[in-house]
Amino acid sequence: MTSPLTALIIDDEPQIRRLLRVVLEGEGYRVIDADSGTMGVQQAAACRSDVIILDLGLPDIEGLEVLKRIREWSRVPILILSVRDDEEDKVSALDAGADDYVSKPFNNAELLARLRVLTRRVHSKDDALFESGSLRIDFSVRQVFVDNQEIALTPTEYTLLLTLARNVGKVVTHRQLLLSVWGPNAVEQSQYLRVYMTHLRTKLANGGKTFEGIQTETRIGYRLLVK
Amino acid sequence: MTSPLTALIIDDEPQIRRLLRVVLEGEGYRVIDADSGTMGVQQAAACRSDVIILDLGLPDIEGLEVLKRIREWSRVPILILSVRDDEEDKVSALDAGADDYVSKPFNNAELLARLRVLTRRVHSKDDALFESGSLRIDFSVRQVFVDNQEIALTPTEYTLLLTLARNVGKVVTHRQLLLSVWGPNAVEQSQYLRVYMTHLRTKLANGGKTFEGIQTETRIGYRLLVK
DNA sequence: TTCTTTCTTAATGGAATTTTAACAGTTTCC
DNA sequence: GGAAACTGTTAAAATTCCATTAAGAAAGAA
Repeated sequence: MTSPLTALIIDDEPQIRRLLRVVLEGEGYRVIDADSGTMGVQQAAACRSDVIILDLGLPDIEGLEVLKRIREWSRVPILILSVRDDEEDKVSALDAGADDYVSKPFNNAELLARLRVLTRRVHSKDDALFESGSLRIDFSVRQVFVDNQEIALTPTEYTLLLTLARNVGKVVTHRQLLLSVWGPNAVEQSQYLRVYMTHLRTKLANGGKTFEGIQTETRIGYRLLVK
Repeated sequence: MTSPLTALIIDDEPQIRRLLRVVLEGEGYRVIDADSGTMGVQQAAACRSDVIILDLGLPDIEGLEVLKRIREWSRVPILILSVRDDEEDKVSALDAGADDYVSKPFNNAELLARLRVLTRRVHSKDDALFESGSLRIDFSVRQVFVDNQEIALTPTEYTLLLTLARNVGKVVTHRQLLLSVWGPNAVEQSQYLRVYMTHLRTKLANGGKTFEGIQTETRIGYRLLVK
């Protein structure tokens, strides 16, 4: 049995939240909700949901702004809900990083089907494998191997390695890493990075020699080397 | 320049095909079309398009059947077009592997935006590359090469070279360089420039001879030569 | 609860980078 | 030609940043 998917609902109308919660929980989702944009961004960082349903008409922040803030550090699938059926709104939301756009009132079955599309990737073994040199990561089962030997990583260590692997070859800035691993409240804590880079390098070490695949770019960030 | 994305249109109505072709080619897509399900499946296999637009109302095979046959071997993003706005149709198409579902008549801008969502991953290879003589800079991964040999630069050195490269061929004044590398508080510190130009010329040197590509314009600034 | 694992924080030494300074070489222009 | 202003080179000082270790706090499991 696979662990249940988590959905984050960001909507200020209580009855919509209730409705969505019932519908989603009926499908086996674990549901978290937020009634404002500010809370939504925070929750997105905290709960690491598998999909986000975002209402554009929020009281405090523009829905588009919420979308952009989450997209600064996360690529979680986001489905937009909106009372407005305006084409321009759709285009700007989709181009700002949304993955789908559904107008209210919506049909439950269609919404669920669209959510299944968005979460299909997570379950599928799509690009579920990363390989570079002696390092192998199987994203679908969260396993990491060095020379076919499994390495046990803590959640934080795994997320950090994942972020590097998704950008293999590229420099990932301190800010990007902190955002995607520890969330927006930790972008200044570069000490976390140093500690965890040491952990990773130690755990990924093979035999006597330490792992060379993570390159430090002083003052900028880190880079996972292609080999 | 990134290579154009290819879109495959599977639709039996000639005027829809024409319309889509015009709209898509206007966006820079390379367009291939098929007027039946059989042809569509064949073309999908042959042309390896980056996205498929599939009409559900085809004369020979059920649209859903076409979808399933393509999904047997391909994960290419598929957007369904349909005159029927029926919820059950949407759900079954999405669950059969479609990535999005748009009802006719459709809005061009929205359709294009939804296609951009589907092709975002593919299209996101930002090949920001600078090349001049033996010097090559890959901005997306922050790497500098001379004769295919990577050169390790410090952040300051890199930013300085970047500024020169963005204005290749043109003289960049002392003030401009200081401003963009060291910030507004350092516009008088032209000593910094001298020191770092030496660093750059040394590091970019190839074999015995020093790097000739940075030209001094006495009393004015520096210029990266086009070669 | 108690035990275990994981995360956070602090302290240290060492490494890399930036800044400063001194001097040598060049160009400009009278 | 020669003085003044500018540029190039080098090296050491100062600063900032990084790796590592360890210990206490928090979270989770038994």
